[in-house]
Formats: sequence, C-alpha cells, structure tokens
Amino acid sequence: MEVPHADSTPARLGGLTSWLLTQAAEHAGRLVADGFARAGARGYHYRVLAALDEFGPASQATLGRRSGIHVSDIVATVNELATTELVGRAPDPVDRRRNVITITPLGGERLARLDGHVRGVQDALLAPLSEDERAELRRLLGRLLSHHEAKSKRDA
Amino acid sequence: MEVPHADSTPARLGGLTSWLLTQAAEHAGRLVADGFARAGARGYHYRVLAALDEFGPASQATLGRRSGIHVSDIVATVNELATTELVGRAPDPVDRRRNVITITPLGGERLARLDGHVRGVQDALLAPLSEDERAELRRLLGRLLSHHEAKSKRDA
DNA sequence: CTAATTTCAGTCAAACTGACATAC
DNA sequence: CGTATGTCAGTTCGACTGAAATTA
Repeated sequence: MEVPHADSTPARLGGLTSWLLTQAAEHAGRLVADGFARAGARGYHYRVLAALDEFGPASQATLGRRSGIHVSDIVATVNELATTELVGRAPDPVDRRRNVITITPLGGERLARLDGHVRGVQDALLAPLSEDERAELRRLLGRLLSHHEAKSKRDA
Repeated sequence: MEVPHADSTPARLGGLTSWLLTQAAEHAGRLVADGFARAGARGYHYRVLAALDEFGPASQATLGRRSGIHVSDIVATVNELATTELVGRAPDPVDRRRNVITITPLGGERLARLDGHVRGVQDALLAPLSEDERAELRRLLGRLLSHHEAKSKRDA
C-alpha cells in the first residue's frame, strides 16, 4: 500500500517562477476558454475581433501581427468568423495579394458580449487577491512581458 | 498601403491579467523547453524525475498525481525514461496492478544536470525584475495557484 | 530578383478523453 | 460489486514550420 495522500508537488517545482507562471496560466487559460466556449467562441475569435475593432480593417497578415496569431492560423480564424457573418473579407483593390478584413455590426455586438464574459473570468481568476495585489501582479507581468517581447523582436 | 507599424496589441487584451499571464507563461515555457531540449529532455522528464527523487519510488498513478501529469501521459514518459536507464520499472509484488518506478543513479545525475539548466532559465526569465519583485511575483502567483488548485480539487 | 501575402498541410508539447483489461 | 491501475488510441488548443502560388 502507498501513503494515502503524499501528493504535494515537488519542492523543486513549487519554487520555480516558471512553474508557478505556467501552472497559473493554465488555470487562467481554462477559465478563459470555458468562458468563450459558453458563448460558442474561442480565444482567437476574441483576439481578431478586438484587433479589428480597435485598429480598423486590415489585411490578414497585419491582423495576425496585431493579435499575436500566426498568419497560417489567421486563415482558419477568419474563415470561421466570416461564415458566421462576424467579419467581412474582400480583396484589396490596391494590392491584389491582400484580403481586407472588416468587422461587421454583428461582429461588434458579439465582441461586446464577449467582453462581458472576459470580465467575469478576470474576477474569478483574481478572486484571492486584493485590488492592490492585482495591480501589482499586472505590473510585474507587464514588465516581464515587454522585456521578452522586445527581446524576441531583437533576436528576429 | 497600410500604416507601417500600427502593430501594438489591442488595449482590450493588454489590460487583461489573463492575457499577461498566458503570454508571459508562453515566453517562460519557450525558455524552459529550449533549456531542456539542449539537454535532450523535456518538461515531463524533469517533473517525473523530481517527484521520484523527492518522494521516492511510486506507482505510475501516484507519480502522475505528484507531478501533475495525466496518467495516460505517464506511460509514455516512463517509457522514455526507462529506455535511457534513468528510471527502473518493476511490477509491485504486493499489488499486481502496479508498476513501481524508481530513479536510477544515472537518473539522479541527469536530474542534477537538469537542475542547472532550470536555474539558468529562471534567471533569464526574471532578468528585468529586482530580487524583491521576483519574490513578490512568486508570492502572488503562488496565492493564485493554490486558490485554483484547491478549487479544482473541491469541484472534482 | 527579392519580398510580402494567402493558403494548405502538417508538426509539436502539454493536457485531456474514452475505452479496455486486469487486479484489488 | 465498485474502484484503481496501466495501456492505447485519439482529440484539443495554441503555436509553429514548410512549401506553393500570386502579386508587389
């Protein structure tokens, strides 16, 4: 027989920031994905809709850069959003390599509804933290992120 | 033509803790995976070896619970570690459903070498933060993680 | 010629699902 | 009986690679 519940996580892992970060991110990802799933969407949809709403119509390539989605995944995402009439896709008259993607009014409504879901998820995610702690966490993560984003860009 | 570099991330995303968290975690994951890859390993190997080293021999099921790896993935992981002689696998005489997995001396050495790689990665990951900030980040992430771990366990 | 864009067909790591046989 | 274990096959999500065709 084995000891009933010696199932804590190894100290070697629990002390690593990378471990805490990836594990916490997975919980966050699950919450977010579930939130979107309940609305019949997924992360990529929200990201593309947000990029279109905030920066206006764009080619698929720039859309990918703005939403941090790989170009080859943008194709499928835009397909999905287009068949449900949330975005429009039209050939660019001035550069015939490009498709110009625009958000439709229906897409705008969808985005607004998704915003609600997302807000709820943030609250569930950050439940154990005070307002100050939440802000501090955002600050620290932001610092980390911009550092590594800059680094990636430099190394590219 | 499009505007040269209007490729910042949408405000809607940048303000979300879930976004910062998952994006930062991805950078972390890349660093970690690269570190392991340079040593010919991957995350699952380190997690299983650490669990064995810290808690001693165990069945595959308990090993999975301790390392946070799904049972059905433990099979493949232990296979890999066994063919390279890093762990041993033997039928449990007292419960014939079980395999007892043990870490070998070679596995111990491997683990120690991986520890080095991991430490280097933490430093690269946390480069932009002071020692105090690193500790605070660990603390906040730890709080988040234990909250959601407890919640998952409760809901199960 | 080089470079950017769209598209398709995959790979990959990690987490997970469902099913089944075996043993408790 | 119900439950735990090990195994296998397959799926999902997000990120990514490689190659081809088109146009700048």
